[in-house]
Amino acid sequence: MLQLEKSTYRELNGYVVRTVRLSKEPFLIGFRYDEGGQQLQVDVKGQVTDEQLSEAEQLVRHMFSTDVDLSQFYRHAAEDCHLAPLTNQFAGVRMVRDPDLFECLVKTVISQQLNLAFAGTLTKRLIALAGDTLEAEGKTWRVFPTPEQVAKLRYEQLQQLQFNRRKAEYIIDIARKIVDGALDLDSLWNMADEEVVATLTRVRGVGRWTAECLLLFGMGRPDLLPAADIGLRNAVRRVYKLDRQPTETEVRNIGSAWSPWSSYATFYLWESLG
DNA sequence: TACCAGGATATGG
DNA sequence: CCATATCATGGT
Repeated sequence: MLQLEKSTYRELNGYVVRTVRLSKEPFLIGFRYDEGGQQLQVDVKGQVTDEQLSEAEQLVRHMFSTDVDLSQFYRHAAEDCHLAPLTNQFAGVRMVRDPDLFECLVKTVISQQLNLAFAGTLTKRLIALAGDTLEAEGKTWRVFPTPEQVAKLRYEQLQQLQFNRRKAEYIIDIARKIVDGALDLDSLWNMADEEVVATLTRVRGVGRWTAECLLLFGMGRPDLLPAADIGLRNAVRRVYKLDRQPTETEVRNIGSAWSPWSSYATFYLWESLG
């Protein structure tokens, strides 16, 4: 359970915690693996209904993709002498997905072209500006803003947080499209990968890379290969011992052997960057 | 100091 | 259609 974004996740009493919405209502939830490392334990702070508790458990299973059989990925990766060592090094590591597609999309747009540290700073500032607060465990927690909350912002407010003008427009306009019904993220669940890419890249500010990140980190699709990604290309260069950064096409060629586990191969390669 | 970051778009040839 | 400039700022 590594590589969790600092902008979103905290450590508390042996649990990893973050805020989520259960039936639209913000809660703090904690999760951890039991001693055997098998069972994922979920703890919802505060008063919850049985329904919300079961919603939380379902959400956390989704976030940690507990239904994915890693051993099948490892068996597949074993045939690739460069990829195989990573599956030993990071054995048991699962992709961590966002619990919410809007959150995932916005965070991905924020991180376009920026180093991850600065992207995390901007994300925290957006949350502080527009998100709800939640009192739990004697502390004040921030909740990622809803599309409605982001839609109400003015571009200048994000510029003041050091978003560039265009990125401020992308994020606020996406939120407004969702609020007025022009963009329905929930409908993406019924689409094939390429259909999702086609739908999302019609939105200003969303290119192929961003759509692929949503498929990966929002929807948990198993066979995504964001071949143009700089981080992935750097990782492929190192792991496959190339003398220069591979092109998108070269990554696609190397990665064609990863199918149907491209997402996990990509994730483990990203992990290898540290 | 210059150049790159887990890009996307606007503009000009 | 392809090449280049632009963006804000932190890291190297």
